[in-house]
Amino acid sequence: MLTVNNDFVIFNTLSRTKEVFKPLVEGKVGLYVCGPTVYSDSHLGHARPNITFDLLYRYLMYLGYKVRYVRNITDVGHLEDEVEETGEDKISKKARLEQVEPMEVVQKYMNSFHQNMEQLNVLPPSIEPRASGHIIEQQLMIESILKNGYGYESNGSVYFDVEKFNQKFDYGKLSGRNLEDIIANTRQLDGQVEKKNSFDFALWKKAAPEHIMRWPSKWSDGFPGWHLECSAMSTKYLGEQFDIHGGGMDLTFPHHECEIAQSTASLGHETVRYWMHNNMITIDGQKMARSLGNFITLQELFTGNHPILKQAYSPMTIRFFILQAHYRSTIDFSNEALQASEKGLERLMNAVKTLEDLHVSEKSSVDVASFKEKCFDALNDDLNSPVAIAHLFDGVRMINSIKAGTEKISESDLKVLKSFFHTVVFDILGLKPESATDSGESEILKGAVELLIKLRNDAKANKDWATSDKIRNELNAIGIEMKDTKDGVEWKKASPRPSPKERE
RNA sequence: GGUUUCUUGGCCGAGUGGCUAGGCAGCGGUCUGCAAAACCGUGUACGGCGGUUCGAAUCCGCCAGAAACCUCCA
Repeated sequence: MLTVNNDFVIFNTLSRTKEVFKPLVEGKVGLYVCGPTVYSDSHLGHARPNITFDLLYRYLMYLGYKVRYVRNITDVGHLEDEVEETGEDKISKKARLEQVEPMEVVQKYMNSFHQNMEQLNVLPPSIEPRASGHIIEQQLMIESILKNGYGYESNGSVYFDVEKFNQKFDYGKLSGRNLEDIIANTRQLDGQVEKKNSFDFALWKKAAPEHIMRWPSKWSDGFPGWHLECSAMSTKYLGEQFDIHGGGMDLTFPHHECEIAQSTASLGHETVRYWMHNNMITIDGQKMARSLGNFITLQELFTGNHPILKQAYSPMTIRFFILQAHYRSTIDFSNEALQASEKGLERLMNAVKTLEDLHVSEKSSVDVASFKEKCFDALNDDLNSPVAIAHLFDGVRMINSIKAGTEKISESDLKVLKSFFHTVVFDILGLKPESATDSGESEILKGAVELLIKLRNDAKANKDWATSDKIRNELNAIGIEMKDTKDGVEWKKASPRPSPKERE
């Protein structure tokens, strides 16, 4: 059994085991993660890998590594159906439907993706290369694959010769399959006359006359195959060998398998040392996917504007929800689960606030050091954020007990506890306090609500419960929640909920 | 059909040979004019049937159910 002390251990899909992470270059980490194809609004599914690898990025930085984090934007070459020759580029299709330029589609959805990521407090990567900006690099890679004999040209398109590659290397090693199985189980479809074998994949596609996104090449006016961009751009920015490649589990085959094949075919060796894959988000036990018609966009989640949503969920609630499951497990979406996360997060954040006004004692009755250690042990063990969070809740109880006076903490321990909480909650888990009153009208709203609170306090002082309750109830009805605490009245805007009409 | 994985208390989710994660809900209590909120306390659950073992939710086998990949997907 693997014991975790100070080593950071991650699960490598390639070996199917947890391995101690050792970077190629001392003190530095090269990290590549597959980014989105920007042809529509980003959805709940996009939150998972981006938050997972944001956690990894943050944790590596916490460990003191200088990290170069590359996450691409796919803005060309991702076909609607890779197998059918009739497959249309996703972005071209959207552009045709919306009657705009493909690059307008790209810009629009890239912008909204960036906005959503910022809302989720996902740090921007160090480099965010776009496939369309690296056509030359991709063409050069095709040339070297051809030169090494692992590709062939056919009617202006270039395909990767999987069978040839498999004679010398192992096609299928990442996804755990072998070519014989793939041959036995691949659908034979019409219209594949260009390819030697159905499992060969495109490196360069000759563009049909109506295809808008096209670049000149020695083979044809066309565009690069989807898998190629990641091989070309990861090598360009991280070198011929780099530390970690991440992405969603659904990309393992064929996308990442093809990446390995391309890089190996052109360079003669593999580039990636650790492959990491996050699991999927499910809805009612089924993967969320556009094709299944059960996807929810992030914008819909944040506003609550979707038939299956009982309320809006804040970006931090989504983030916390995702962090409460291990990244290699599926996580099942439901209103109940999201509401549980919302409340749990609030409890955690309140404790962080409480940390600021704890009274110190001469000696501690709590064990801050061992609590801290347990938390980092969990993170070191393949980024086990749910266990780390479970320990944080032990810390919450600790903080509340100190506040209540049933436990004591020394000044030095409190200092440690505070900095620990801030580091883990804000820097590593990437959570941030959310205030419901930061909109433009907040100053006016604030003044009005505080006036009403004053009136209510007067009524309370006069034991005029009818008036005081009326103010409370009516504010409540318009979505302002009040709490009578020892330190006075606190209030906040409740999470926006769709009106009953909208919910129908 | 092939490959792989999963099945944990009302819900979500960790763990993975003995030391009963955690959150939410529920229940009890503290607080409060009342309420809400908050806080404190509280739950021995691991699909079924066999086997291995001193001991299994954890390992093995079979059965049942579900999912993912094999086709675009995060």
